[in-house]
Amino acid sequence: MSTTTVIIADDHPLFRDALTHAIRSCVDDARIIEADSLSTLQDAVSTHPDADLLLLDLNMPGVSGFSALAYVRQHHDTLPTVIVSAADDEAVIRRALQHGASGFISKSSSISELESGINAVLGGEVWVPDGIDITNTDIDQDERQAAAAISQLTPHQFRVLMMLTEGLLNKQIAYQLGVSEATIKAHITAVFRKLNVNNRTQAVLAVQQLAVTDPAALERAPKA
Amino acid sequence: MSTTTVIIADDHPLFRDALTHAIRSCVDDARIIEADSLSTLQDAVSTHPDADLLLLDLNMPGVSGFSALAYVRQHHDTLPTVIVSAADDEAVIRRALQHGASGFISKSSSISELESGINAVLGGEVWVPDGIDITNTDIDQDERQAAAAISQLTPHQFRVLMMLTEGLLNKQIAYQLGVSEATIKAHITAVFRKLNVNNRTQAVLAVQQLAVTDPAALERAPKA
DNA sequence: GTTGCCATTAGCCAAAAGTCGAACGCCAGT
DNA sequence: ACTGGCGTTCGACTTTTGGCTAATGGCAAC
Repeated sequence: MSTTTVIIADDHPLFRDALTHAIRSCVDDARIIEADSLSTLQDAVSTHPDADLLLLDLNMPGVSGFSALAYVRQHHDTLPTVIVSAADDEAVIRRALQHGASGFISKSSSISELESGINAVLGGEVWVPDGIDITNTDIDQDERQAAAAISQLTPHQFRVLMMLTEGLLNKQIAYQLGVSEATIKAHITAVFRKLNVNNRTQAVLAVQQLAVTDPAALERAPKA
Repeated sequence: MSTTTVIIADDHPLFRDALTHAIRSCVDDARIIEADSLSTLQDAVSTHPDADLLLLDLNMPGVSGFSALAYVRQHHDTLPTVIVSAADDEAVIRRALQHGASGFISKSSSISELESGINAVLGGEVWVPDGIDITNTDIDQDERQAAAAISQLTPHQFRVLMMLTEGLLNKQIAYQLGVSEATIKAHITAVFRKLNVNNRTQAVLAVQQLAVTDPAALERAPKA
């Protein structure tokens, strides 16, 4: 392949810029695809199945925790995905790798660290921040099950589930997606079956198993 | 006061025993009240408003994260409460103190550490594990709001909310509490108003802001 | 080209969820 | 002793949810 294609999924424009610059200084003929929401992310990965790398933010609006990672990994198993997050907890990093991430880049990294990481993962390596031990890699069984179930969802089903877990009514989801409420109900019924639950509250709980708690607290902490 | 009263809330009998022994070796005339569930905890704190200390496990079945702490602190503001948890993350400890805990004791503490901690908090001090920095103490605004709202709930409302966040149906909650479904609905409506939400999905999300993620992962990690 | 899966929609129905008003008891303040 | 507020309880009513069947069109695999 001649050009390198990288998808950047992050809702913060400034951070997308920073990542873009870092990538361009690693490979000069890089094609950058940007996504700032779940729908644009789904568009990006499905219209660019040939991409070489996905940089995925953990805190995308409308996507909870590792669910997007589980989903993307299942649907595009050849696309190396690196989690980019402010929550650079060791536990979070381990979970990311367990869910199929090819690496983890902390948002508090320096430019040179960023570039090292990008180079490493473009070269096919697994990259994690310095000093992180990734030998102990077994995650919670319930969490693994939840991820497996969620990764089986179709694009629409996944999107509906994410909106459901925002507390929206069927009617609201239907309106936002521009389809009828009957369609949403059909999707939700299918989601319930795949998640093995019978109501939306339990669906929310299943998704929450992939949550990352209190990212804001971690964004304040690193200066310590 | 002549005798010292301590309430121990933990669902694990062996750990309650260990805590009991540790307390008795600190003060010999201690009166120990045990609780192993939310209802017995509520009983304990309301029938012993004069207690000197509450040792509260973070992983009580049927109580999610810091919600029990927020609730107890509001309803019994003179009762010093210490969180006892296996998740001895620095972020978790900070959040505990922010929600009004008088200290934090790690479940992986040695016996002597346990006793030091108990002595300290019985003496009115704030006690946290060695090496934890508690100067940086501002927590997430949404989390604080959620805690404030939850702490305004009445005992019944709180209990119903916790059962709701387990994914139970109104009917199931009603049966378990021995009242009619109409009563549960009334409670839930009151809860919605106080939490400023319109349906149970949003209520679950509000409560989840006080969650502690993946305690199981933290129980596996410390051997590293 | 047929078979299967996905998305879409409708219509129906039972169950669950949620709101309202009303009754009762309790407790604090006057 | 009276009164106002709050918590608990409950039944009646409306809305939402969820399960079911069935039909359509698109798209990809075989």
